[in-house]
Amino acid sequence: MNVMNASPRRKELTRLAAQLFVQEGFDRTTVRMLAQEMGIKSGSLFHHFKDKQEILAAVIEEGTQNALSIAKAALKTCPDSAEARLHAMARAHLETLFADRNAHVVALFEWRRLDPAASAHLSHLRDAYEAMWVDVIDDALAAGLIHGDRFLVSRFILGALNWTVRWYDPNGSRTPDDLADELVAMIMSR
Amino acid sequence: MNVMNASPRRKELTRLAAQLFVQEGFDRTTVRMLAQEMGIKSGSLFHHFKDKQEILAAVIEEGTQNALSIAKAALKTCPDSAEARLHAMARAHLETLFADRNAHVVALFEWRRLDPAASAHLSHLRDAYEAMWVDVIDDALAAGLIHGDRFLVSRFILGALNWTVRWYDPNGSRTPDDLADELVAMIMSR
DNA sequence: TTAGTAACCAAGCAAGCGCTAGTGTAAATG
DNA sequence: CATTTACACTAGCGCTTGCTTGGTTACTAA
Repeated sequence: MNVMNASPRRKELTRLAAQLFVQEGFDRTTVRMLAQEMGIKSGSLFHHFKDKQEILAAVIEEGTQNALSIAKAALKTCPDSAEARLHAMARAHLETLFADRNAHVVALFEWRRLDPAASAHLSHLRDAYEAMWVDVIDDALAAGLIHGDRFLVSRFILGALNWTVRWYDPNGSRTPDDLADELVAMIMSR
Repeated sequence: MNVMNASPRRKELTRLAAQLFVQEGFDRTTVRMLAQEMGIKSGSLFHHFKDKQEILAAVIEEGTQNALSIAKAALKTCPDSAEARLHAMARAHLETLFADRNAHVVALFEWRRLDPAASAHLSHLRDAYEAMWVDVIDDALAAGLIHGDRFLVSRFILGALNWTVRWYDPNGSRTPDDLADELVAMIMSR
């Protein structure tokens, strides 16, 4: 087995696993299905991953790391106003949501399948990401851009954004940036 | 077997099944777990339901029917203004979401596990419910209460509302009505 | 040449799965 | 009284599951 390394092979296998987990759900995806998709036999899978759980954790970690670095980059390169930061954060969220769609869908809807150890580790990553959101929303509230309870407002916004994976069609006429702009426009007091 | 009847016994079993499906997820809930929770042996389960799939369909149908009748009642008894109807619809949505929380969580997150026949049948119910929403939102747009694309606005609102099942604590200080009011306030142009 | 290592495979185990067959029993129905 | 219906039981079939075992191959480096 290949403890905790990030070999290119393992990365590719993780990407394929994410796709299958989205298509079938984690529980219905068998190690034999995973192996076939990867072009190997089911036994060989356990050379790369300790067990099925570890594949799930790898998928979610990958997605969450990407979300973090995309959000950081977006905030670094955007104007320093509350409004620009709110826009940037919403755009970054949708950008990573659809660039790494499979990984994020798994993170959003299969999180409960993580064993406690993996869940604890990944919770820290997710908390770091959500802290960035709360920060931006606090600024927007202080600047009078939006009104309401900071806790409820951030939950509503993240809910509206995360739910897009259930209906958004990347091949349609709207870009993720369009969605972000429309959402921010909807909640901003004018 | 007890084809398609709604005996009180079957209703109670459906309620217990919903709870287990939420706790464990549909795939990880075995017929033996279901039977134990119901105080019978696993074989006896198939006297009440044709197969495991039918239990899932029964859970989702129950929840969706309740949502429909609660929303209809809310719109019938509320003042006939666009604003009052929007409020009523949001409140009704959260009311049924937490009154029949288990059934709705299953409907939201285990829908894919339905076989095509059951899915087709239940889709009609769900579409009827969503049509009520679109109607109310069109009125709100026409009245100038909110602005934006009718499709996007309704998706964002339903996303924000549905996502509450992931974070809302019924034992906290906020009532579902508080949430509904805060969400409507957030999206209304003032 | 030799040694080490990453990648893979064929075979299969133990456990658990949904579901069926056949039976028993008590109450309701003719 | 005879029959049907509703509900529960026991026993287990046939199959799939995640994972293990014991070994082979290809490549790299000393």
